Amino acid sequence: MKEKSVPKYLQLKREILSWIQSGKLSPNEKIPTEHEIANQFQLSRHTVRQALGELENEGWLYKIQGSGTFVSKPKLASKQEVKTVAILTTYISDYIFPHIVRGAEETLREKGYRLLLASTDNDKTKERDHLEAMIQQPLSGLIIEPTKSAQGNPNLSYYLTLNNLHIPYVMINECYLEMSCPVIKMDDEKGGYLLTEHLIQLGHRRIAGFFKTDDLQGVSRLKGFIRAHQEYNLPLSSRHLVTYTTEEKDTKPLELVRSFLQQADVERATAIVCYNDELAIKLLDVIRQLGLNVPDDISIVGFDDSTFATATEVKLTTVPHPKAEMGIRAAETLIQMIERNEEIQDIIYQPELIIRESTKKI
Amino acid sequence: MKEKSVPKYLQLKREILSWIQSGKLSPNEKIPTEHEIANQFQLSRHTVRQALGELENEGWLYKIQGSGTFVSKPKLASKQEVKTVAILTTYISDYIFPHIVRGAEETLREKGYRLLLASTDNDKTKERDHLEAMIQQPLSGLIIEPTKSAQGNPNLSYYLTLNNLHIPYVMINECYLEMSCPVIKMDDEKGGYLLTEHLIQLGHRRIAGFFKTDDLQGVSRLKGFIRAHQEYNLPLSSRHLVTYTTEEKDTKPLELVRSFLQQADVERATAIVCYNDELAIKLLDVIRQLGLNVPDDISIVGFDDSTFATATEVKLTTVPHPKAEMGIRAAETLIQMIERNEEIQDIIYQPELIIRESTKKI
DNA sequence: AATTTTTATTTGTCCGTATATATTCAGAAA
DNA sequence: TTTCTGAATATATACGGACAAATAAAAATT
Repeated sequence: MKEKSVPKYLQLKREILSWIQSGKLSPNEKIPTEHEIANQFQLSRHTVRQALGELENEGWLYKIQGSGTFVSKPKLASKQEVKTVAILTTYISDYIFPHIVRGAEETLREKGYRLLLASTDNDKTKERDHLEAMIQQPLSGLIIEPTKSAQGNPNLSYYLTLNNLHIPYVMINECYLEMSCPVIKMDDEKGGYLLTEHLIQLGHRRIAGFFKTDDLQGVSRLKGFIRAHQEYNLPLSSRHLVTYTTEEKDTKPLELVRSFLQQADVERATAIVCYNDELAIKLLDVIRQLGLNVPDDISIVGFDDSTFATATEVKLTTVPHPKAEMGIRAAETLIQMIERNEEIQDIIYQPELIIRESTKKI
Repeated sequence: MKEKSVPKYLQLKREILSWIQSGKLSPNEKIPTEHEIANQFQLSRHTVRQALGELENEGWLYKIQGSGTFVSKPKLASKQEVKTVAILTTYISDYIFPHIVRGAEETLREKGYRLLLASTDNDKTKERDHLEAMIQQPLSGLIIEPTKSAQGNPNLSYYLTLNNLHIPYVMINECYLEMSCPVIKMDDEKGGYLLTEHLIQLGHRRIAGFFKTDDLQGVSRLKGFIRAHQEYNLPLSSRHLVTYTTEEKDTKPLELVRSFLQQADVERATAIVCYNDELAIKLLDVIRQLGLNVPDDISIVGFDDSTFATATEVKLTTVPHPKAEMGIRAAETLIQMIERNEEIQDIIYQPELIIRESTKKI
C-alpha cells in the first residue's frame, strides 16, 4: 500500500479529522482517551499524542487535563464574499483536460470568480486529500471529474459533508453511480455506437474494440460498441475485445494489438474502435511499425477529437468531445447553483461523427 | 523556587526565544543540534524537541531534516495562514503549459498550498486584471509567465505593489527586462544556436528561420540562430528569416513557407529552424501538401520536445523544454521565498539536442 | 444529607531507545 | 577538474516506560 510511507501519526490525524468532518463526532463531544485510541490502532500513546497535539494546535480539538479531549466548535467561517470555485480533475496536463479547465477558467474569470485547481492523478487517495482540504476553507462551489468512476466512491462521506455545508458541486464527464448531482457529460454510449455503426456500414465484419474500463466513460463506450454489434446481428468474439485500466494504458493494449495483427487473415480484425484518440495514436504507431497501412489494411477510429486526431499524417475519424465548451457549461451551471440556488438538470451532449482518413470501405 | 513548577520544556523554550530576541542568534543562523542542547541543559532529546517543535509551530524556527534547525526571519504582521499560491500563465490549455502547471500543482499540494490558476491569453490587459484581483486578496506568492515579454511591461506598477506588499513572486520562461526577480528559464539563445549548428554540421547552407518575436524567448532563439550563422561564417539572407507575432501564428508563417518552397532550387532553403514544435508541425503539414518529403527534400527542427514532436510520423529533431520540472522548481523556489524569506538565485536550464528523424545530411 | 477523602481515570511532563530519511562533505573515481 | 560514493550527521518517526497533575466519580466521614 501507498499508505506505508505516510507517517502513522498523520494517518491517525486524518482518520480523526474525518470523524469530525463527517459528523461522526459532534462539537464538544468527548473523543476516546489516548490509551483507547492507542489500543484500537495498535499505536503507542506517544504517537497518538503527536496526532492529537497537531489537531489541537490547528483548532480542531481542545484538551482538559484529567478530563479528556473534546471536539471544538466549528469556527464559523463566515460565508462572506469568497467567490472561489475549485476544479478537481483526474489530470490537468494531459489530453483534453487542459481545454476543459481553460473553458471553465474563462467563464469563471468573467463572472468574477477565482479558480482553485487540483488534480487527482486518477488516485482516489489524492481525491480524498483534496476534498478534505477543500472542506476546511471557504469555497463557493466545486467542479469535479470523478476518479475511476467505475470502481465506486470510497470518499462518499466527503461529498455528503459538502452537502451539509451547502457547497454546491457539479460533475463532468461522469458521475459516481451512488450520487445524484448535476452532471455535464456526453452520451458516451451513443458515441461508441456511432463509431462502430460507421465501421459496420463500411463493410467491416471483424471489429476489434479497446476500452479503458476503470471509468464509466469507457464502460459506456464499450456498451455502445456491443449494442451496435447486436443491432446489426454481428457476432462479437471476445478475442476481439480488450479492456484495460489506466495503469496498463501504455502496455497491455499495445502488446495485444501486435498479436492481433499477426493472426491469420480470416481471423484478423479489419477495423479497431479505440477508447480515445490517445490510444488510437499509439496503436497507429504500432500498426505502422508492423508495415501495415491505415486505412488500406486496417481502419481505426478514435474518440474525443483531441489535438492528436489531426496532428498525425493520417487524420483520425472520431467523435468530438465538447472540451472547452463543457468547461464553460460546467462553470455556468455551477454559478447558477451558487447565485440562484436553482435546481439544475443534467446536460448531455449528443455525439456526432467526424469522418476523416483513417476509415475506408472494405 | 519558582522555576521548580515551570515545565522544563517551557523553560528551554523561553531560553531559546531570548537568544533569538536578544540578537544572540541572527536570522537563518543554525542553532545547536538537538543533541547538543540536550547535553548542555541536561535534558532528554525528547524534551528539547518539544520546545523546538513549539517554537517552530509559532514561526520562530524552521527545521531542515538532515541539515539542522534555523532561526526564521521575522515575518511582517499580515502573515496569517493563507497558504495560497497563484500561477499566472499566458495559456493553460495549449502546448507545454499544462505540464508546467501540473508540476507546480503537484509540488504545491505536497507542501500544503492551494493553487489559484489564471491565464492571460497573451493579453496584457487581462494580465493587469488578474494582478489587480490578486493584490486584493491574501496570497502567499505568485508564479508568473510574462505576457509578450518583448513588448515591455505596462503593468510594472502592479509588480511594484506586490513588492510593497511583500508578496514574493518568481517568473518562468522569461522575465520582463525592466524587472529583477528570480527567474526559472532555459537558455533559449543556446538552444537556438544548437539547433542551427546541428543543421550546419549536416551540410545545410541555406537555412530558413521562423521565429515568434513578441516574447523574449523567441527573440533569444533567433539570437542563437544568428550567432550560429556568424560563427560558421555563413551568410544569412533576410529573405530566409521570418518573424511573426502570436496573432499571426496560424497564417503568416504558413503562407510564407509555401512561397519559400516554390522558389528556384538554388535559392530554396534546405532546412528550417522553427520557433517551436507547434509551428514545426504546421509547417510539416504544408510541406507534405506540396508533395515534398521531410527529411529527404528538406530538414526541419522544432523546439520544446512537446507531445507534438513524437505524435507525427516524422519524429522531430528538437531541444527539450523542462516543462513539469520547471513547474516543480518554480514552486519549490517560491515556497523557499515564502517560508524562509531567502534570497534566491535564477535557475537556467541548459538545452541539449534530441536528434530524431526530421533532419538529414545534405 | 452534606462534606471530605479516596481512588481511578485522563492528560501532562520527562526520560530512554531504535530506526528511517535527508543533508552535507570529504575522499575516491572518472 | 568534475562527478560519484559513502560516512557522518541532522532531523523525523515510533515505541517503550515512569511519574505528575488535574479531574470526576466513588467511598468514607461528619
